Amino acid sequence: MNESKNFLESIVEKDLQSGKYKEIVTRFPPEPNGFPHIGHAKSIFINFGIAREYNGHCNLRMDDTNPTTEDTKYVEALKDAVIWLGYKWDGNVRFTSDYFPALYEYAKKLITMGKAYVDSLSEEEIREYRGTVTEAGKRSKFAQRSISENLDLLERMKNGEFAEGEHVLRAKIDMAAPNMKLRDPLLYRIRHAHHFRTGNEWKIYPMYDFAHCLSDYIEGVTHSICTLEFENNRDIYNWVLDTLELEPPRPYQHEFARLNINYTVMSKRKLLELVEGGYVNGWDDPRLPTIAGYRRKGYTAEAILTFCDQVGVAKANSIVDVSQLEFCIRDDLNKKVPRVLCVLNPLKVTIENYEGREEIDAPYYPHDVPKEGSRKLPFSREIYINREDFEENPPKGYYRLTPQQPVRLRHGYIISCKEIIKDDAGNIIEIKAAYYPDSKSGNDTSGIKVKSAIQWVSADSAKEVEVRLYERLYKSEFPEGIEDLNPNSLQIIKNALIEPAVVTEKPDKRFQFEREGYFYADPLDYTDEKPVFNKIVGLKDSWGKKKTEKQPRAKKSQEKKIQIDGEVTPMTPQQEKFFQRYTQELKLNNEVANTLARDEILSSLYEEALTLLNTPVNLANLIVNEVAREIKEKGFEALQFAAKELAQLTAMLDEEKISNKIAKQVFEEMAKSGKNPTKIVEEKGLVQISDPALIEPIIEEVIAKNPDNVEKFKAGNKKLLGFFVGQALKATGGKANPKIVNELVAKKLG
RNA sequence: UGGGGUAUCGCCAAGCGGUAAGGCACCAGUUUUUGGUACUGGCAUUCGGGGGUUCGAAUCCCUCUACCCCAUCCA
Repeated sequence: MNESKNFLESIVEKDLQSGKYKEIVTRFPPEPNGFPHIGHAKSIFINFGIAREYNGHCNLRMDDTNPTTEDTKYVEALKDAVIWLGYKWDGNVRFTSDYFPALYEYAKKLITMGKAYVDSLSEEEIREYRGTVTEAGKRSKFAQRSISENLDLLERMKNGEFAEGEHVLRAKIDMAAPNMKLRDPLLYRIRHAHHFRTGNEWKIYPMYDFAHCLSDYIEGVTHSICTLEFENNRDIYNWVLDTLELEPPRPYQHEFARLNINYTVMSKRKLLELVEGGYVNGWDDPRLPTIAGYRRKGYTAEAILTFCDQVGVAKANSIVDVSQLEFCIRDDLNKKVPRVLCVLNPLKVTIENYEGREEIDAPYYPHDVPKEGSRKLPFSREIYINREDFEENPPKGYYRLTPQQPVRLRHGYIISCKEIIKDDAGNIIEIKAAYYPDSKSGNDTSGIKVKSAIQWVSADSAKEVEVRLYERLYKSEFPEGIEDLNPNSLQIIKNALIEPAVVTEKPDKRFQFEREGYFYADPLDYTDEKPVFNKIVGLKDSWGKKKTEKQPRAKKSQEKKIQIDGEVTPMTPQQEKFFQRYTQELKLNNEVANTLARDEILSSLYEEALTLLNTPVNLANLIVNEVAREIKEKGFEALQFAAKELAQLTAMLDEEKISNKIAKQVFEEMAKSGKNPTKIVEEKGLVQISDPALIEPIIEEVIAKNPDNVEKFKAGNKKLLGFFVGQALKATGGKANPKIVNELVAKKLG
C-alpha cells in the first residue's frame, strides 16, 4: 500500500475528526453506456478503497438518466468489474432511476420556492441566450411564469402531453454568472424513449446536475468523488443541495485527475470506434484497456489494483507510462506462476550421441520463489530449440549456442554444435549436436562453463500450441485515431511447441514461458486439442534492449525553456501617485510599493496603520504579505482585526520584543480569534530569547542528539545549518532569536 | 477573451516556513542453470519564470507564462 496519504484521504480524515460525518459513504456512479476500462478501475479503487480504509461503505449506482444511450448489458459488465477487482458494494446495486419519483418531488419544491421554471425556448434559442464566456447571457421571458403555471406545465410534461424539445425545466440561478454552468442550468428534459429499467413510465428525465447531487444525498453519501471535468459543476451541486434546504449532513464533491496511459486511448468514443470498426476483436480484445480486455489477456486484479495505488490520486492532469503497469503485472506474476518451457520459433536439433529417452525431474518454480511443485520433462535424441538461440555468426556478447559456444538445455544437459544443415536457399533447418553425459543438471561433473541455459522441448512429446503475441495497440505515444494504430499489435504463432505437462497436468492457467514472458491460457478459445495462450507481458530483456538501442538516444535539450514575460497592466494615475509616495517618501522597495499601490483595500489599511505607528517598512511588509493572504482566503469583511492591531504587532517587532517568526504566529492567532496581539504575546509568553547563555545549552543538546548530521555537516553539507537552527528553534517553541541561533550554531559546528 | 483548475527528476508522486520521500524508467555492480528475480549503489544544489517577505522559501505575497476544463435538452 502507498504509504503517503493522497488529498482525498486527507479530506476524509479531517471530516471524520471534526465530526462532520460519523461514517464515510462513497459511491461508484458510472453511466451504464459503455464497457468499463482501467480508468473506471481507478475510480473503483478510490471509492471502494476509501470506504474500506475508513470503515465506511461504498455504493454502486448506475447513473441511468439518459434512456437513449444506456443498456442493461453495461450494468452487468460494470458489476463484474467491481467484483473482479475484489470489492463489495453496500446493499443492492442502486439506480438513479429508482429515485425518479423523489427527484420529481424535489423539482416541484424548487418551483414552489421560485427557484425553477419551465422554459419553452427552442434548443437553439437556449444556446443563444446562454451568452458566451465573455458575455453575459439573458434570461428567457418564460422565467416570468407563475409557480402554479410552472407546476402545471411540469406535470403535463411528465404526463407526456408535449413533444420532445417543447419545454424544459430550468433552475433560476444567474444568466450572467461567470461560471457558464450556472446560467440557469436545465433540470429536466422531455424524452419519449424507452428506458431499460423504467420502460415507458417517464416522459421526462432529470439531467446529471440535478440528479447526481440529490442521488448522493438520498443515499447518504458523504464524499462524492468524481473527475476533474466536473469542477465547474460543483457550484450547481452545492446550489441544488443548499437551495432545497435539506436536512444535514449532506455530501460534498471532490475532484481528481482521471487516468491516462501512453500508447493507450481511454475515451468511450475511441474505444467504440476500435470495436465497431473491427480494428480489434470485440470489447475483450487483449489489446484494449477495458477491464474485459485485461482479464482476457491474463492480467490479475491484484496487478491492476497495485497499479492504481502506485500512480496515486492527485489533481494534476498526467499521463502514466505503460511500463508502470507492465511492472505491476510482472511483479505479481513473478511470485505466483509456474515456469515452463515453450519454443515459439522451433529449430530442430539432433543430438547424435544420444540414444533412447529419459524424463528429467524439473521444479516448476525457481529457487527464489517459495512454492513447491515439479514435473517430468521428457528428453530424447530429437529436440527443438528457439531459432534465436542459435547464431552461426554471433554478435559480440552473445551467450547462446554457436558453432564455438556450448549451451545448457535448461534443467538438462549441455550441448555443443557439431554441424549446421541448410536448405538450398541457405536457411538453417537443423543443427547436429552432441551432448555431454556428465553435464546433467543437478549433478554436473563435466566442468564445462556455459553462459546461458535455453528452453527446449523434446520432439516426440512436445505439444503444438497457438500463441498470440500482443504488443501495444498504438505506435504513437499519444494516439489520436486509427491512423496511429500499430500494424503489428497482434502476431499469431500457430505452431509453437510446449512441454507436455502444461497441457496434461495444467498446474495453473498462467505461466512463465522461461526467457519469453508470462502467458495465459485463453479462457474462451483454449481446448486440450488446440491449446491457445495469450501473452500477458514479456520479461524484462536487457539483451534485446542492448542489441536494438545503442544509437538513437536523443540528448535532452539542455537549455531551459525561455519564458516570455507578459505585459503588466499599467497603473492608473491614482495608483501611480501612491507608488511614488511609497517608494520615495516612505522608502518602500518597488515590489512592496507596487503591490500596495495597486490594491485599494491594502493601501487604505496601510495608510490608516501609518497614522498610528510610524514604521513604514515593517508595516508594509506585514500588510502586503500576511494581511493580503488573510484577505485572499477569507475576504476583507471577515477580517478579525483592524489597523490598530497591526500597528501594535509591528511595534513589538520594532522593539525586537518578538521575532519575525513569532510575529507570524501571533498574527495567525490574531486573525483567527481577533485577540489583541500584545495580549497574545503576554498570555503565551512569546517574548524573544536573545541571551546566548540561554540558547547555547539548547544548541549543545541538539548537536548531541544528531551526531550523524553533525558528521554530514562537517563533510560539507552546509544545508544542514538550517536543520540545526530549525531544531533549536523548535526546542524553544520558536522563541529563540533566530539570528543569534544561527550565529551560535555556525560557531559551534566550526 | 470571463470563470474554474494544474505546474516538484524522462513518467507518476510526497511535501503545507527548517536535511527535496517513494515507485516506474534508466545506468553501474553482486548473485543466478531464465540476458528473469533478488540485492547493492547511482540518478532534482533545486521545485514553470521573475521579483518580494524572512536568519531561513518548493511551501507565504506580487507578477508573468504554459497546459487542462466550461457556451450538449450527454454524463
